[in-house]
Amino acid sequence: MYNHQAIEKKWQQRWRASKLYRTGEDRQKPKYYVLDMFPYPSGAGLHVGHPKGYIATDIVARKRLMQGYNVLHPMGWDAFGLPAENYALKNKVHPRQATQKNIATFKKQLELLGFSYDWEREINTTDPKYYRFTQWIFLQMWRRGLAYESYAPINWCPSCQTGLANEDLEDGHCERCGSLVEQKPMRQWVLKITKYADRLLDDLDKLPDWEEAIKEMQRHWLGRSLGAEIDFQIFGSEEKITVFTTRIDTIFGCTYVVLAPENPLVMSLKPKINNWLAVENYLQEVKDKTELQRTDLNKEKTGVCLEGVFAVNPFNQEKVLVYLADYVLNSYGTGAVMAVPAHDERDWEFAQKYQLPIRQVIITNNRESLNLEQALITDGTLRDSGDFSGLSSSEARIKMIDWLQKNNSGREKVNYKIKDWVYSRQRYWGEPIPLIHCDKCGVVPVPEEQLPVTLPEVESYAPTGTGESPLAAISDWVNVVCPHCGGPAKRETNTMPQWGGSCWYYLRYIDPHNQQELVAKDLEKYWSPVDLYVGGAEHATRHLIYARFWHKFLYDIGVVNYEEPFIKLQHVGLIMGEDGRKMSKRWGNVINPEEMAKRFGADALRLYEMFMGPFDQTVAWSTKGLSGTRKFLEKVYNIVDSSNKLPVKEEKQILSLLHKTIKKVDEDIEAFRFNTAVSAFMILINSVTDYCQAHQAMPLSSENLGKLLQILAPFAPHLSEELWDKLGFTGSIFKSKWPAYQEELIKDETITYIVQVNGRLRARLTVLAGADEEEIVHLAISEGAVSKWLEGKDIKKRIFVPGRLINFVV
RNA sequence: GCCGCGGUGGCGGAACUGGUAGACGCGCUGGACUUAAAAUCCAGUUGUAGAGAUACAGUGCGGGUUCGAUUCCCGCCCGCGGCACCA
Repeated sequence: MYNHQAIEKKWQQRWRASKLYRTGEDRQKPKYYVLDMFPYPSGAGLHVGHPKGYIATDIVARKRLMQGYNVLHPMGWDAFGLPAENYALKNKVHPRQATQKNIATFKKQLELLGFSYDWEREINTTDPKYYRFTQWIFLQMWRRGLAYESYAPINWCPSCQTGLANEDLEDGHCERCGSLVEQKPMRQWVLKITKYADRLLDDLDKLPDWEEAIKEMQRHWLGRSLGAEIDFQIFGSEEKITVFTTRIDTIFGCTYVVLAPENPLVMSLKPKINNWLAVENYLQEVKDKTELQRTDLNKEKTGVCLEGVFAVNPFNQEKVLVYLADYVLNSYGTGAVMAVPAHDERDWEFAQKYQLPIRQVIITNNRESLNLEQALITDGTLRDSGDFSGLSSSEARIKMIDWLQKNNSGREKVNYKIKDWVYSRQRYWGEPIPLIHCDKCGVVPVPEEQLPVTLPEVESYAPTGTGESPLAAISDWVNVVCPHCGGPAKRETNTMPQWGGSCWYYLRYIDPHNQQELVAKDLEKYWSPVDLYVGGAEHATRHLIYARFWHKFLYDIGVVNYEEPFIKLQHVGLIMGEDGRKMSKRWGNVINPEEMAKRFGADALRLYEMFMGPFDQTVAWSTKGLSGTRKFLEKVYNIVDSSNKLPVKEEKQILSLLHKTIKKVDEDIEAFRFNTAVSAFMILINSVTDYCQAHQAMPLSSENLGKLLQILAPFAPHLSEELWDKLGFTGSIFKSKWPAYQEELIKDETITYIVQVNGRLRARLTVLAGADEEEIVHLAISEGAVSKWLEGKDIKKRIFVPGRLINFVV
C-alpha cells in the first residue's frame, strides 16, 4: 500500500537530519543558481498556484544536483511593504508579529511539499541584518546623485495614505487596495532610474534566454523615443516654447502649438494673453477632472486658445496659434507639442473640432492627397517643405535636425516613458531611509558604521495621512545630532517601498551571514549571476526592471562582476480556480496545497501541477486531475513493490522505451515542458504494468527500475527515495548520478511507414529499419488497401520520405 | 487603438525542422469483481453513414502555396495578457 503520509514525513525528516540540501561548497565543481521569486508572506497562506513555479525550480535543482553541480536553491521572504502592513492594521497586530506568524505558516506549507531549499540561507527583508545593506546601497546611490529629493506632484493613494510609483498603479488605481489615485505634490525621495534607461534597454539584447514577451514589455515600459526638441520663439517676446517631436519631417505642416495645462510657461505668458478669463476657466475645468477622466481616450478633446500669443516656427518663420489642451501631458517630453493635424491623429481630431487649418506635407504612393477623413500618419515624401521638399521622411529627419543645430533653434533628443522611481513611502513598515536633515548642513547621510537605522518599535504605526510618515511622531527616534556638525538634526522619516528589499536579495543568498559586506567578492564571482529565475509575469515591469537597475548600479560601483542579474528568465502561468476564475476568498474557490498534499500526497500534487498544461500557460485547477497523477504514483509503487515477487524477464521493447523516456524527460526538463515529461512517465509505467499482468514477469531489472526512479525523483522526490531504498540501493537517490540513455537502445528495429495516395492515408506498412526505397515501394503497391486506389491510374510522381512515408500522386 | 500570446474531442491538453491529428490525463458509456456501493481491472469514446471492414468530413472563419498544412503565406473573427492622448 502506498502510504504517502508516512513516506513523505519520513523522508522529509531524513533529508533535514542529513542536511542533504545544504549548498555545496567545493568550488572546483560547476555551479548552478536556481531562484524563485520570493513570496510576500501574506496572512491568507499559500494557495495551490504559489508552489507551481517552486515545483519547477525544484525539479531543475534536483536534476542539477544529480548531474554533479553545486546547486544554490534558496528561499526567503519579501516581508516589508503595504500588504503586510495593511494586513497587520486590519487584524490589529504589530506588523512584525503578523509577519513572523505568516512566515511560519508559509514555511510549514512549503516544507510539506518537500522542496530542496537550503534553509540555512533563508533571508527576510525585514531583518535589520538584511536591510542594513538595503540602506547601504541606497546611500551609495545618494552619494552618486542617483537619489534626490523632489517636490513634484506624485501619485497618492488616499486609502493607503502614501505616495506611489507609476509601477504601483493599475489603470489609475492603487495596485494594492484599488482606490482611485490622486496627484499630490509632496516631498519625495526619487531614484534616477532614467539615467540607466538606455542600458536597461540595450542590454535586453544580451539576454537570449529571456522570453521575448517579457523583453517587449520592458521595452514598452522604458519607452525610448528618438526625436528632436524644437524651439518656437514667442512672437514679440524673449520666451520660447520648446516642443518635442519624433516627426520633425512634418514640421512644415505645423499649424498651431499646444501646451499642457500644467506647463509653467502658461503663467509667464499671462500678461500677453487677451482672454485670460477663459484660460483660467479652462485650467479650473482641467483641475476638477480626475486622472481617469483626463486620460479617457473616448472623450472629446478640449482646449482653449491663448489669444494674443503666437509661436514662430523656426523653419519658415510662420506665426502659429498657441493652444492649451489637456491631451498634451506635462509629464512627458517638454509638456508642449507642435500640432500637425494632417499627420497626427490627435492633432487631427483637435483641429477638426476647433476648425484649425490642416496642411498636408507628406505624400505616399497611395495617398497623393488627404481624403479628409483621417490623418496620414505613415512616413512618405515631403512636399511644400521649403528646401526639404522631395526628401523621404527618414532623410528629412536627419537633415532637419542638422539644420536645427546649425541655426541654434533645437537639438536632437531622446525621451523615455519611464519616470524616475518615486522611492519614499509615508508608511511605517519599510526600511528607514538612512538620511538626516540638518538645518546647517542640509541632507547628511547616516555614517555607514551606524547602519542599520532600525525601525523603532512603536505602539501606533497607522498612517497619518498628513504626508508625514508615522515615524515623524516618535521624537526620540527622529531627533538626533548631525553626524557632520554635531548640531540638532532630524532623521528622514519616510521609508522605502515594497520593492527595495527585492532589488538585491538574490545576491544575499550567496553570502547570507556576512556582516562585513553585502556579499563577499569571491563568492559573488563564483555564484553570480542567477542561472535560472522563475516567477510570475506580473513582475515584468516592476521588480524585474528595478532589480536590473540596482544590479547595474552595483556593477558600476564594483560590487558585482556581471552587468545582468538573471541569465534565464521563465514565467509561470497562473492556476485558476475550478470555476475558471482567479483563486480568491471572494469566490470561495481557493484550493489549499496543504490539504491536497494530505489527501493525495505532496508527490501527486507536484506531479499534477506539472502535468496540468504548458508551464507558462494559465490553467484551471481540477482535483479530479490530481487523482489521476495519484493513481499513476500508485502504479509506480506497485511495480516496484511487486518486483521481488515476480521473476525478471528483461524485455527489449520496454528497455528501449525506458531509454527513450530518459532522453525525453531530460530534454523536457531543460525546455520546461514538464507536462509532456509526465505523460512520458505514464506511457512507460502503463506498458510495464501491462507487461507484468500479461506475462507475470517483470520486464525491467532492479538496476533499470532504479534508472526509472532516478528520472522520476526530481518530480516525486519522496516516493522515489522510498522505492530506491526498497530496491536496495544505498544512499540518497539525489546523491546518485543522473542516468544517461543509450543511443543503440533507442533505435527502433522496425519502422512504420505511412502510405498515401494523393496525400491521403491509405495504409500503414511496418518494415525492418534497414529496408530500402525500392523494397518499400514494392511492398506498398502490393498492399491491397493501396492497390485499390492505384488501379487503372498512372503514378505521376512518388514522394519518399525515409523513415516516414511514401506518397503516390496519380 | 498599439504590442505580445493563443483558438485542436465533453474537459485539460499532445503532435519534432510541413509528413499517422486527438498522445497522456480527466470525464462519460458498457462489462468483470461485489448482496450493494466505493476502489480496482477490461473494452469503447471527434462527427456522420454502416453490423462491420470501410468511406467521407474535421484543428476559430475565408482564401492561397504544396504530392501533403494544426504547422507556412494573405485577409478576417474571437479570447487572454501588457501598454494606452508618450507627440
